[in-house]
Amino acid sequence: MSRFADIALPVPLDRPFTYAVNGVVPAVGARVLVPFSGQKLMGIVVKVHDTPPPPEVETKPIQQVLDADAVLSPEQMELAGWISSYYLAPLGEVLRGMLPLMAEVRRDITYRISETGRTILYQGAELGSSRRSKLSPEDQNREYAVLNLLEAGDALRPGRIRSSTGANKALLEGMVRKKWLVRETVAEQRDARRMERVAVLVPDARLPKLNANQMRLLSELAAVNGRMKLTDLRGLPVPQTTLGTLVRRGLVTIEEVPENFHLGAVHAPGKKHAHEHTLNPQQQAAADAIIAALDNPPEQFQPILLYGVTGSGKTAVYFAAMQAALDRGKAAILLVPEIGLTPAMAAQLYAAFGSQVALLHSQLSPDERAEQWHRIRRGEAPIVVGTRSAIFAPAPNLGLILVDEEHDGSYKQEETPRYHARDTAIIRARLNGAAIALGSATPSLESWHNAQRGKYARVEMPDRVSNRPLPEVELIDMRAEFQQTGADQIFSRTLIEETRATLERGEQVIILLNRRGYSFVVMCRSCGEKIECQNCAIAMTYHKHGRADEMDDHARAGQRLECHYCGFRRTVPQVCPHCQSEHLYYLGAGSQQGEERLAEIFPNARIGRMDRDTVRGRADMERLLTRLHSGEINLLVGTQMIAKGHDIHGVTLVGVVGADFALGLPDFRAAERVFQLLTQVSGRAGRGDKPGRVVVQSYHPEHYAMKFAQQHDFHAFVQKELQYRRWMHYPPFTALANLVIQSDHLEQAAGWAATLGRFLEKMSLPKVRIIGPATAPLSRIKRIYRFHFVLKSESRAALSEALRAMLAHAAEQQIPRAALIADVDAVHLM
DNA sequence: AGCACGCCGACT
DNA sequence: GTCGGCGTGCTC
Repeated sequence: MSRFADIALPVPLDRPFTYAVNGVVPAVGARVLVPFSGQKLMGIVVKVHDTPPPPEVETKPIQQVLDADAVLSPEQMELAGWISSYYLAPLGEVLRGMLPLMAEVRRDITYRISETGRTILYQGAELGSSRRSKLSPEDQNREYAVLNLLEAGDALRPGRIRSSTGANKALLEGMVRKKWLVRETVAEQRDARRMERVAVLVPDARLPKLNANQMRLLSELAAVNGRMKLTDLRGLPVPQTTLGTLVRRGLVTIEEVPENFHLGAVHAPGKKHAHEHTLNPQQQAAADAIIAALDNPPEQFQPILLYGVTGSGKTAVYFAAMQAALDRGKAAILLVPEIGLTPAMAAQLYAAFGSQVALLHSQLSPDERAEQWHRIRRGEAPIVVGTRSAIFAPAPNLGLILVDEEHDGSYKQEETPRYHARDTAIIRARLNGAAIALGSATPSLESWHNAQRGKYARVEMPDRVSNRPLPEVELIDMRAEFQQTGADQIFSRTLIEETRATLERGEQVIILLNRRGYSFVVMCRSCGEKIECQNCAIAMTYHKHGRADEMDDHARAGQRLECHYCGFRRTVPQVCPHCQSEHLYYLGAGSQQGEERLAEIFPNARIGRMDRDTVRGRADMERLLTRLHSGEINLLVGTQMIAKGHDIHGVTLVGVVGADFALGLPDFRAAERVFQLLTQVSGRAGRGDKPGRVVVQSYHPEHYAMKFAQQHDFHAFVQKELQYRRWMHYPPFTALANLVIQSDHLEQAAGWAATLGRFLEKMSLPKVRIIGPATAPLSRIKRIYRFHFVLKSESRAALSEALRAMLAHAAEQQIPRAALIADVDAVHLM
């Protein structure tokens, strides 16, 4: 019998900890509660064994085994292991990200009086309040009230203590520091499922005399086998009090049961389900390829890259493939980008798959997430659709994984564990023996390259549905525009005229202005300094109006500078903070200014704005889209949010302003990003019956990303871009990692970076190219100074080894682990 | 990451 | 002389 268990804990330490088995031997993959450094933590069992740890460690016993069986399957454990080793992240933190079941263990804090506390209480009663204390007399009184309350010896929760004494958490913590109280953490398991109340007809009850409403209610209940949810009962044309009367008379009882997942909306009968739409031959071929992989997994595991131009109908292909998985008794996961899970998409999914769908999006509460997790695990929801972390959905018998917009940057998690959901999906598909397809109109160069060398199969959908043409794209050279007009205008004459004509025809216009705020730089004409955030090395953005929902006096006054990295805000100075000059000027137009200008030019247009300032949640987005669909808005201006997947049929003109700004950034993916953005936003034009047009304003109209986007020529773009990447030894020809060294002291960060730099020089790794140490492009964020190395290698093993060696050396040099961020396959090198 | 322990300034 | 600020080091 195993006497020990290795537990992965959610702490930034790269190894598991060994605990003594206490009674039951837990299963590998089960959750346990263990004492750890004065805390109680939930961990996952990664191994049970009989090998005693070295004698110098004191092996503590497991406090509680939370699950009789594993909650994570062997495949999931293996996937976690892969992420941990590939992305150099502690296994415990990986597992924490995989399991949304933390909500089920409530970490309860209680306070209990100590001996010191008692002494204080008894002496204090005589001495009166201490004059020494810095606390206000009120707080001192509260402290005594707390001691009085706890005197009996019970451990109480902060909420309970507060309600009877008024002592807040800070005060209680202060008392703990003075050792008057001891804090205890108890973790207790609870059921995360929400409860719902059900009215139940009491069987064989003798019916007394009843009024019409009571009869009505009873017969309604009888008609549905005697059980009905209270929420449904409320919909009946019967007074609210009737139910209470029936309960009192013993004819109906109310039960509380765990809520079953149910759909808010009822199926619209007669409405054609998306997957019943007939696929055109090109869509059918794509679906067939995926279904073939589902039916006869090839000898050699092979993902499918589905390259389909915008408007080619990839969604219908996904639906057909998911239906095929269902028909074969298998589960499917569809990953979508952060804002890809639009209300329209959700409605389509419900229409097609009803209650077999589980939607996992960022706005679920921990309880809701846990609930969906259980549904999926029980096999009730074999169709899982969600963002990044949905790749960990515990779908039994997983047969198919689909990754929509596989190039999208939001698949990369920007905190530990820094995994890429698309790449994780591929590993998971291989582990589960599932088929996988990656879809995009602008595949990432990594995926395209993999397809070219036969690692992936490639399926193309080159035509739009119903043979709609791709929109005609006009490139406007803004340098020439400036020379001709002599004025620095946001919108070119062409874009204004096209917009006017489109609006006059009663059609809709979308204009992309890819920065939020009013002006993104405030600069001094006298000394040339930009106004930077005091916490970050970042120019502050000028916001002319506050967010509508937080209109404090300050915002109403309308003048504000905001840092888009740390959120710091300040008033707009009247004079330059450096030289006191009054000549401050505002550069670079954001969406707010765009909206204002458009309102001046088109006073009769019905303008809407879509950016993070106007769209905060799902509901805002939905409202805005509804207004757009109904035609209430005919001119929409916004940031890249508007480029993603919204299918608005009245839009025939798309304007693009300042999208080429990124081409000037020190980022090897800049061209790829610009091409993707242009292609995606152009795809918004002409989705209805009328053809679309796109007007792109650019200061780099000759750049190949602009040119090929204009010509809708993805093939030409990748060919050129791949050539550049090969020459420069960038992905996909090398594996790349970004290693950031950070500290709140500049000299310390620089010193550590230098230490690591010397180490790398001494190691002289022949297979790894190292750039750095250098100040990171974002050299200071939230008062933390940052340096970085970029590591590149044709051999992933060599890259990984170099990173590990660096981390090990950093540990030897007493550089804290938290000062290092290893970002494998970094998407941003910032 | 949290939490203990320990050394030092601030106030009585 | 105590209180409580935070810097250092460890966690099975």
